[in-house]
Amino acid sequence: MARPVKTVDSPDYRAKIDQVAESLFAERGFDGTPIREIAEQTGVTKALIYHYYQSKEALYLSLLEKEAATVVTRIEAVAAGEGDPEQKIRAIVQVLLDHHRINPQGFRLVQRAIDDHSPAAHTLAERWFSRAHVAMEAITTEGIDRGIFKPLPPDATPFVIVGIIIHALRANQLMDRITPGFSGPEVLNQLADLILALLARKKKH
Amino acid sequence: MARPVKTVDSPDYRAKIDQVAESLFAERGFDGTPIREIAEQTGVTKALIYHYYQSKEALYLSLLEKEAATVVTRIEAVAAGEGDPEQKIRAIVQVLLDHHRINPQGFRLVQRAIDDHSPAAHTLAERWFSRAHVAMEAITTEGIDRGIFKPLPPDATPFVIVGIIIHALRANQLMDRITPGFSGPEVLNQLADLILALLARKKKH
DNA sequence: GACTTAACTGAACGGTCGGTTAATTCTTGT
DNA sequence: ACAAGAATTAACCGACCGTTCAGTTAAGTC
Repeated sequence: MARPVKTVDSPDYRAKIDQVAESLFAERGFDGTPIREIAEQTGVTKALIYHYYQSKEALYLSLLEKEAATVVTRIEAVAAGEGDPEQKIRAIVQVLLDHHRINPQGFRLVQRAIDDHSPAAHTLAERWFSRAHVAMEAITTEGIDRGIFKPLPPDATPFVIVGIIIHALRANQLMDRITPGFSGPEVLNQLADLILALLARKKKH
Repeated sequence: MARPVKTVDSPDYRAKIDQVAESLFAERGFDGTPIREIAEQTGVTKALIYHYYQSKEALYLSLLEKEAATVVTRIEAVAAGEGDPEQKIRAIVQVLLDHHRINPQGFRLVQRAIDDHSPAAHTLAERWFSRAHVAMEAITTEGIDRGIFKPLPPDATPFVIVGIIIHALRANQLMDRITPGFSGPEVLNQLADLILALLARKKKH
């Protein structure tokens, strides 16, 4: 029973392992990240990681799950909250942008997992993304029914929205190489406007 | 000089190595693809691969380069050809969709390379994507100047366009898991319309 | 102070990795 | 027929991989 309590100056390696692993997995992918390196950057030995996690994959999946759960939960909260469809879409865009700003590593981790068509990605899609999809589909359906949005296929629009955001964020990182003077942040701030203009049935003045 | 000409039933391993490697690299990534497996699926030994390519990375980069060159060249051809900005955007969308339909493995290979922020990805961006970006930026600039397109930042619109397409294609593959009845192909056919509606200054009737 | 438990380590395991070597087979020009 | 060189192979290497394990440390419980 007696679970030792951390002393004040004790380093709390468990959290640091997660943090380092998330960063490395995000940057170099699962296969490109040796456990040895996670251990080294954390300042512990490999064996400690296996003390906390059953396997490398278990560690990876744990991080993925936590990340996906966080962002999807926030999206669902927005969808279940108050506001008209336009406000909700705007809020969801903001949720994704904020999430990326605060924890870009976690964002990229999930992004990579989607690109791998691994079983992990499918599990993630079934367990979490489907929920976000349903929530966003409901918003677009409501928008269409109320004549605010164009009559697009409601099950496609969530992917259009998320696609624009994800690629905009990704492009922001490669952009220096292509157009050195590019003003990334401003474009991100206009993203919600862009997306709503795309969805809007009638153009606003 | 005399490069031996293949007899009819000779297997032309070089091309098959490329083909198998592209498929495996696309599906499992660089680190996740052992040379041994490329050799096995090709029906040759590892050593033959090293006879043709200096290293695993050289093989990988060769495939990447070929893929990027192909698609970017086609985009540039469209941009340099005849037609108004709307027609050109529509043609570019079609180039990307066709390219993905004909060779989805190659498409994914490049997609993965972009997600890795590896030196290879940066080289690719500098050497090829920048050219596609310039070509598309010119089209959007012309569209804006002629009052056809919204006055969006011209250096951002190429990324918006490509982002929508890439995510739509990616989503098409995960979509079964989320919305089993989803009609992917139809949405892809409407992609050009969607994008042009986003860019259009005034809504069409 | 005996006992339990979680945190943590160093060294090693079997296996796979990318890459090399030297030799053999095949193809072709003469 | 044959020399030359390209195509192809089997065998091998050192390095690194994920994982395991036996054992140490330190704190909490009785």
